[in-house]
Amino acid sequence: MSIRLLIAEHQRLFRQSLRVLLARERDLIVVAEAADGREAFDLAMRHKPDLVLMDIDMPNLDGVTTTKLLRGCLPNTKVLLLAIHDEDTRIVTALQAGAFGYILMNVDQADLLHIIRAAYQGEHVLSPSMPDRFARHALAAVRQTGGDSHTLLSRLTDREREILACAAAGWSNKEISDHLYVSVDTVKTHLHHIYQKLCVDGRVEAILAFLQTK
Amino acid sequence: MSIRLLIAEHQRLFRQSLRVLLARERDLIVVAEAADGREAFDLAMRHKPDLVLMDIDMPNLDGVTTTKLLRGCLPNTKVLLLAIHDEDTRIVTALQAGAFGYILMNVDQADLLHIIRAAYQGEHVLSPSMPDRFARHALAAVRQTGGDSHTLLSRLTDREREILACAAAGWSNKEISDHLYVSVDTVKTHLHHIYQKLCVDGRVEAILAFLQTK
DNA sequence: ATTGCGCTACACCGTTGGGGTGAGATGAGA
DNA sequence: TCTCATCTCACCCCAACGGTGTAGCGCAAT
Repeated sequence: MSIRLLIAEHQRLFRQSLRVLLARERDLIVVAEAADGREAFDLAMRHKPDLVLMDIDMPNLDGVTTTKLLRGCLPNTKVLLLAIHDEDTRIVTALQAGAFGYILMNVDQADLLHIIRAAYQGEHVLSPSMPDRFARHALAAVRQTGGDSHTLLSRLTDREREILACAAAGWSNKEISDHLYVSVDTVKTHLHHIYQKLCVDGRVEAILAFLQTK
Repeated sequence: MSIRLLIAEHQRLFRQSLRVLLARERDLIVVAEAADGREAFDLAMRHKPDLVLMDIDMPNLDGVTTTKLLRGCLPNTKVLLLAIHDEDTRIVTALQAGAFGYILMNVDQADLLHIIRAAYQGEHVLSPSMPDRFARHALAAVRQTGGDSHTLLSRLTDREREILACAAAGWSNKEISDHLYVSVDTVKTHLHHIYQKLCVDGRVEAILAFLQTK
């Protein structure tokens, strides 16, 4: 069984090189490339990859936010974030947001492949060379995420979380209904329930609540 | 000249204690207390304090997001964030978001007063006892913020930034117009310009763009 | 078998938001 | 002085959104 990958990286050359590198492996299939967060979300929604390899530093939608959105829509898709600096504090934030792991840019290609395969199997293999202090935070974050805390969002059904994530991505009700193959009315019904459950008043407040969950 | 303060802290007892502590000082005036981020934003918009003392960990709107909103609406109001842990990575994020400084909860009251007064004068005095690695990040973040980078947001006028921040706080056009004492049509006109300048399609995308600026 | 939940869909209706256009007031700067 | 940017307001039109209620279907728990 092969691993279906989505690459999200805004540097075109790096993105394409990465694709070539990964595509050489028999068990890896790169289903799509995205140049920014918005495109990554769109393509992920369309292809539902097993794994998303995502640059943490992207235009339109940053890696952390995109990770949150994907976690809401595709709980089975794991996100591995690419970070340049080993002390980027966003790594911790991202792991809290539901990223499955992170990879430092200066990782060896063999290690990269190892991390990807391990992640697919459900193993958390963090990039080495991360300073101790960060590593502790990171691991704590990952463990925490495993124990799915009781946030307001946990009151939502899977479908509702999915729709809320789409709304948070900036999609209109019509766009959501098109992508999820339901009617606009259904989307509205779900949103109505979401507003009630989150005790918020309207779309924007619901989105804020969604984006602020750790 | 006295310093007008807003306290935003969700622990009621701590908030009130803090108020008493600060109110004893002749040069400090606590203009309001807020129990969460949303209230902090509302009250700050009403009172326009010189300084906001804000818990980084609040419901409804977290400290970092609230800081971003306040930066957009009240450029002259400085935000000092209260953090419990000296290794909270959100501190760095917050400083990048435009917080003027941070204060660790275990700070001495004399130091707190010193930091407040120094901040009012425009001096960056960070809480001591922060690990070196974080301190470096923090200082870099502060310095970076000083040099107002060329983000998309810099294309907006002050008024437009203000209105966008209000929208990002979840306010409707009517609510924005009420708070800023203009007509709803004016708000709509500004938003229209904002969408064009940011090259986005609609309110939610504009808000996302706003919230993702560092 | 009955109950409950989640997902779906539809109708009605009022409010809000967005696009387009125009235009007056102000203040800074060439 | 004239120009330009900014802020403000108004009007129209239409699409989108929000609130409420109703209802059928499938599924799992009891």
